[in-house]
Amino acid sequence: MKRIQVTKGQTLQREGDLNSKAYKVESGLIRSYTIDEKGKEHIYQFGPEGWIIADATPDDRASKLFIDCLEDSVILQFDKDINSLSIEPEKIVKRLQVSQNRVIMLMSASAKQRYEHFVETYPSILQRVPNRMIASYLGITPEALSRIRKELSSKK
Amino acid sequence: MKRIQVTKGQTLQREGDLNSKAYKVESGLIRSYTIDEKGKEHIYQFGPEGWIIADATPDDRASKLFIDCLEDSVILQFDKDINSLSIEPEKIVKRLQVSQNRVIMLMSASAKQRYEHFVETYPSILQRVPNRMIASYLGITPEALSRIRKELSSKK
DNA sequence: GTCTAATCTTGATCTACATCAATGTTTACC
DNA sequence: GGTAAACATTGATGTAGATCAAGATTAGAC
Repeated sequence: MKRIQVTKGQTLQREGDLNSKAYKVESGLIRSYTIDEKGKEHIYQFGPEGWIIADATPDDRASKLFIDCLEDSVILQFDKDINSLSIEPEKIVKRLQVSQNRVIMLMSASAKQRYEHFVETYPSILQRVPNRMIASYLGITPEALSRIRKELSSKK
Repeated sequence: MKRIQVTKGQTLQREGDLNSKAYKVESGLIRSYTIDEKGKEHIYQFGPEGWIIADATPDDRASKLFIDCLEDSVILQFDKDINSLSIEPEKIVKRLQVSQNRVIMLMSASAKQRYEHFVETYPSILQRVPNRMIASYLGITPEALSRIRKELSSKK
């Protein structure tokens, strides 16, 4: 386990890298994301203070996710190895909760509903990242998000 | 922990139920799913032999998922409580892998790509459930799936 | 085996969101 | 503080997949 200082824009892990590490955010903000065949980014997770970010694919396999920093951050990097005591089971369960919720939202809710849910659930992240990243997290385009926000603000 | 015998169609857990149990499938096939505001089902997970099915929402909260049986099955029901040794951490990690993959597919792949991925990944489940449930798992309508299958079979 | 209900298919139409393109508005850096 | 790059907005148009409706096929129940 080691503590690392990273600056905004710095990449911690790339798609295809060996994938044995997890990253716990002490301060700052990081994200994990894929890039699809058309070169488009899809954010899987935001990691603010206290969160653990990792690619859940097996440790011995190549990573599917990129991980990089959205703010200057202090990160604890450690082995994902489950038998090492560095990882708390509650944190894994927490991540599973978030992921399950995400799947359900993507399958059953409209873009507008997903945005409203995000705003309620992660109001602080909203302030800290550009809208295009929120759009990416929600699985929509920046244009679509812009129109949703416009509609919601006029309605209020 | 207890072993229960269930028959096809039987419900193990409803939305709103207390949510402290997990279900390990010894034989048979079960599923978890939500029902949205329009009454439409969205399958979150299929659980064939060896899989653990549970709602990941916190134990003390009402369940968001229904769980029921698609075949006559034998199920081990046990407490999700993490400190009880009944649940293996590897199984949680495995579920997280599946869920992460699911999110990425839903965000970045077309309906056809998702179907092809499903066919490769779960060929045996394909044989055991009606197509409308595959469609539900993929986040599309039965009509859309039917057209995708038609296209793929003609192309081959 | 027959009957009924569930499932699947096909066609016509609709819609949420994507894409493309252009312009406006912040942000960051020398 | 000026300038370039990143970001956001807006409009016009395109499209994957939804919805609706009607048959065709399959599978269970008695």
